[in-house]
Amino acid sequence: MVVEDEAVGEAGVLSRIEALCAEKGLRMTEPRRVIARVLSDSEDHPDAEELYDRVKAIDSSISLATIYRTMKLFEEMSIVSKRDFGDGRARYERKSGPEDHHHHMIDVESGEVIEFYNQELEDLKKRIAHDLGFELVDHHLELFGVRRKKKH
Amino acid sequence: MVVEDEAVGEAGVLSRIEALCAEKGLRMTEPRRVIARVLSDSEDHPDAEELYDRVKAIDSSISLATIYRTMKLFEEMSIVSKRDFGDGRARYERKSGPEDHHHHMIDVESGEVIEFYNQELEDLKKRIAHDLGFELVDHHLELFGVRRKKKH
DNA sequence: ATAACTGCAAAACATTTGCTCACAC
DNA sequence: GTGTGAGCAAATGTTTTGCAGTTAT
Repeated sequence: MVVEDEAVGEAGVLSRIEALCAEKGLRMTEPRRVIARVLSDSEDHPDAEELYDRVKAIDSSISLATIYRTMKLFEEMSIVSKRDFGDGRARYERKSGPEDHHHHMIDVESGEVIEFYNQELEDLKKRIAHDLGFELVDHHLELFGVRRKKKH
Repeated sequence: MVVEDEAVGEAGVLSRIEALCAEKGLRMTEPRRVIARVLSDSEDHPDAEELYDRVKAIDSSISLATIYRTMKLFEEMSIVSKRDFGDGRARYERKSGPEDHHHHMIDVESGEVIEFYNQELEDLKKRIAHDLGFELVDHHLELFGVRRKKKH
């Protein structure tokens, strides 16, 4: 059932991408298919170079420029989110829908990234934006911390 | 009295920088003095190039490399905060103390930046980090939004 | 057919660094 | 005097782009 779930998930992502591309008059090409597959198989937050390596393992003819171009495209189509963890490069993560919205807690010592979701936080952010006279369209939130030492 | 406050404020910032430099065995040079002055006169969130322009207006011999080196130094000394508003470059803002901690609401249509502070948010972030087993050392939060249209 | 897409290499940016000289202490 | 800091220019790392050829529709 787990396998089935994953299979459905991938098919879902691919067909959603295909639908969105068609809708916008864009082509479903081999590079885009491969990149979409790599994204749906990735549970982490790869940067462009890491995506490039994973994509090359499947089709070595795909270029880094295409990774960047496709990430920009997928971002506009709300298929991926671009993240910034404070090192100089952009990270990308698949965005299946509003239901898997989350934030990141980054261990500044190990670089480890923990994802979390907090409804209270969501409500508060929306309220703050509203109070300032804004409709919230996006937000960045990253917490940086060190693992708390147990008191002996 | 407002004028007096500002005068005290600026002097405070400058001497604080000088004190911190001395404390760390660093030298108070002309470039550092000029950059400190520009920072304390800046109410906005300039990037390196903008700082460079403002600094050059006072002393044209100061180089961009020195802006970067000094920003890194001042960041380590907790004199400035480095911010990322999603365009590719770092922004800097003076940090007078923990009391003027705040976040940013960015108008995605005009690029306007509104600063805000919310105690509830501070508490919540600390609690989230704590629940995840972390001691919060830093955080990034930016809200992106569009001005809400009044319902006629 | 033909417009969108790609790879490649070069360009564009922001930022960092090596080197030599200058200056604060 | 001595080591820290500066300017300059070259290097770096990431992301973008021009161009000429390729491919999906």
